[in-house]
Amino acid sequence: MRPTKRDELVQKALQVFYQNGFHATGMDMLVKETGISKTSMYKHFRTKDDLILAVLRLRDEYFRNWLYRRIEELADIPIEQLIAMFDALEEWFDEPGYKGCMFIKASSEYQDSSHPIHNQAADHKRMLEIHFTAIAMKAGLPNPKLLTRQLLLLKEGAIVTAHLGHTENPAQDAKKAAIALIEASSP
Amino acid sequence: MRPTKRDELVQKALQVFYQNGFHATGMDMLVKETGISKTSMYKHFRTKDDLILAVLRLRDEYFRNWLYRRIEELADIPIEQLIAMFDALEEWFDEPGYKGCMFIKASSEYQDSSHPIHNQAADHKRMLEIHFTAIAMKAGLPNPKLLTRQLLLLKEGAIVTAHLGHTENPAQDAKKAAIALIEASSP
DNA sequence: GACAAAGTGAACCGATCTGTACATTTATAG
DNA sequence: CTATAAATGTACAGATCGGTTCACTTTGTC
Repeated sequence: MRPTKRDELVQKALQVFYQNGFHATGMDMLVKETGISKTSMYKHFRTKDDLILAVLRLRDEYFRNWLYRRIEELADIPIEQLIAMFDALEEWFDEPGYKGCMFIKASSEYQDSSHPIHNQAADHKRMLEIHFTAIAMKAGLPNPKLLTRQLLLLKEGAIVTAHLGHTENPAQDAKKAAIALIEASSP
Repeated sequence: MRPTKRDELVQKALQVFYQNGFHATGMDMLVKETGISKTSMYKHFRTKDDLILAVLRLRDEYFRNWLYRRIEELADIPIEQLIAMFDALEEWFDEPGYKGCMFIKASSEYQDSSHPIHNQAADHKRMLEIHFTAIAMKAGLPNPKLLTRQLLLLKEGAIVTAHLGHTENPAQDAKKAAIALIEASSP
């Protein structure tokens, strides 16, 4: 029980960090954008980094839930769900405020691999890998682990390429590559 | 003529920005790390952003020269050069101070696509695409443009995955995928 | 050796940074 | 109504931010 303020803060801070970056967003800007007092913020989170970690947890929950559900909506059988991932990604890229992957950005701004924020970003990627490996195994594909890692390489590549904006439709390029990889790996 | 100080500044600033990030690196830190006075810096560059742009220009020159040369050393025929790109990447990932791609990080910290720094990062990726498309055409592969974009998606994916560090050997995963893609696209 | 260009160091500007202190107001209970 | 908890606004601390000023020293050239 007692949701509200704290959750509201994390939710709004997520938007601001995503659109603005982490270092570029100061606590005073968060006060302005979220309408929540600084005193309140520091009652819920001891440091800015703690707030960022909470934001990343929420982002992980939002994003994975959305992606997993969307893929299930788009396709029924496992092998087609793997491919549908890239259609889901295209929808994401086409959203107005698209600014790349929050976890890639977090690991770019907190580069040291010992930093908690960097680590949490890596955790997000690990969980994606586990989920999609399970789907690849259900699909009965040979070497599902390798194939999943390769599909996820295409995913990460499409994400940063869509943000850089120098290419027409990276999601569909990746989708075609994914199909070719899956066909090549099938008997 | 007259190289030295300015070039020395850009060269040393490149290291600091790469290891530390852009927003996280202040001008006073640059003074400390490069040993060049702030007065001198601001005589050569009007703003920090101007310095960053110069740093990215140098990085682009360094990186592309290295990658193009290394690939030619590793393979003779075009089709094998495309594949050798991923062996070159692996060498890069294994370097001690590896911290991902400077241009991806730049576009993460300067997200607005109208920002000169973001744009210059996109230019770097464009030039890579042109170069590798030419190689793919020399290789006589069908649809060389699409194939190149796909190989570059694998490359970007491997770069960020190697930095996140949650996967064993993304370069070799990408290499195997590249081989499969090329074989699938060959007659 | 003289002169100009290039570089230096340190102080300084106003703004902003993360984080704290404190007195006050607003909700939520019993 | 009253006691308690939660949230607020503001002012502030100390450090750092990007950038400027200025008097001085080094460097290269004729």
